[in-house]
Amino acid sequence: MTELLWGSTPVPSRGPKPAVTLTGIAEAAIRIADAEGLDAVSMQRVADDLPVTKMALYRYLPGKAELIAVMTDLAMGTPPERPEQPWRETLHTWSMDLYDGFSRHPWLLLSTVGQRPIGPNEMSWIDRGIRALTGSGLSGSEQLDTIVVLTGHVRTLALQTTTMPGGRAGLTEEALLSSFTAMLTDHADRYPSLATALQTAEPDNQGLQFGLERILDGLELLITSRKGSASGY
Amino acid sequence: MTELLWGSTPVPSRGPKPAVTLTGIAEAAIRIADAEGLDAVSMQRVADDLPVTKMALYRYLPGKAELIAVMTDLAMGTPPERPEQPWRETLHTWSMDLYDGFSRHPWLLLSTVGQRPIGPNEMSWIDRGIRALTGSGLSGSEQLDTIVVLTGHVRTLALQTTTMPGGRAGLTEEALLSSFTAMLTDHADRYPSLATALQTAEPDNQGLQFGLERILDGLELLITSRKGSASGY
DNA sequence: GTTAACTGTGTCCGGTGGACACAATAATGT
DNA sequence: ACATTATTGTGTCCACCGGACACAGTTAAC
Repeated sequence: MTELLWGSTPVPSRGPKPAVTLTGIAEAAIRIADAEGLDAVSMQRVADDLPVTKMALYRYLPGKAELIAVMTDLAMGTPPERPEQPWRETLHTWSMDLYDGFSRHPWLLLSTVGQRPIGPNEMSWIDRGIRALTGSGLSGSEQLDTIVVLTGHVRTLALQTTTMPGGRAGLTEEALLSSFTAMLTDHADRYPSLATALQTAEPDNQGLQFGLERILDGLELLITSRKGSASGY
Repeated sequence: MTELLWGSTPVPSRGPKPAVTLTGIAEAAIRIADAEGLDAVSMQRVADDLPVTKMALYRYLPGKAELIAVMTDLAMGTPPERPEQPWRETLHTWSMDLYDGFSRHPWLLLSTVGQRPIGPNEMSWIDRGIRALTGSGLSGSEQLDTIVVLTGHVRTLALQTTTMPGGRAGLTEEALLSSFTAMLTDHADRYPSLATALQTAEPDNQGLQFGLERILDGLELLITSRKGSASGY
């Protein structure tokens, strides 16, 4: 599977011209997933959108898992270019860019779950994030862990707020709040702390920003403490 | 679907005794998911482990989605009782408890993705988390957002480190690191920042702790600033 | 004892991912 | 020009999935 994501297509010489390309297949799959959700992406459905039959797809892909992997990396794309800025601002916009990516292709939240090979585009996202932290004084592991925390938070919030065509997921914070409150009217006694918290809760849709600021605050604390103690290090 | 999770079973009077119970079905499904992964949980497979046929299950559940919902809430359980402590310590152990839960039932990471009804047990986890923040000076929304950040982080790390029987997911941090490095030996020039970060990276498996401390640090910063400015509020 | 409510079963359907044999095509070596 | 051969495209088949539905079996209430 790794070859499909990273390797170059070894243009064939003999035989009939291929009717489609790997990228073409992935693009068709992306169109379907965008419009009808990831569940709608089946080999048959993809083939229907191309001048080819279902089984012909297996000439380009070993199986569906590989299709998902390829379309995932393709849809992820590369992070947009941004002007140079201090690490905190850079990571902030980087996170927002990532969030936008998930908003554009909500099914990415489903296809990027579980063990899977990492494609070149996904790798470039990581690289860009790390770049913001070079010279921060953080160790390599800490830089990587930072990216993990940020992507995790962005994923979580995107999962809660984004609407998916396939029906799965997608609640605004208001809807989430109201469904909570509805559930609690019957069982307020079982969840006293949650009940009182909901009374003073406003649907501000600020979950993404809130968590982001907390994480960046905590990070800043660590970085400045490092800078302060070890000067020439 | 909500009734199944929250409502009580309206014990039937007439007719033959039910051969199984809803909880029994859910427990069987949990056993299968624990041993063979969530994908192995099919109506047929569950029925095979019980003294009923596949279609009999539909007498207890409208469909598979409901089965997943019920078994998810059941496997989630209630958070373990912990002695009273300051909010930071409480949230820390709460997060670790949650992580343990995901480790025990890795498929929860897959079944808790997307829009779905929230069960009573899951609700109790939220309530317990919120409880730690009562009296912290944070607003209801902020308390909820805090729980979101923490669960998100725990989920992310559990997803990366836990091994799933179904084959999906499950890399130790070492394995992740080595696969990264392997990928980069060929494309170090494309990802310069990541490459240098990996050189100084050690597989310490500290991702969970690192992120947790950052988040809690950021939170503490907010809480103390609130306490300092508005005294009697 | 009859009735009515409820549980359990067998059959059928469309859809899925995929194996495999086979037909069509086109560039190559002679 | 022609036969060779690698490669692509197709049709058929399979097991499995979730689920609809009609029907048989069981048991408590009247």
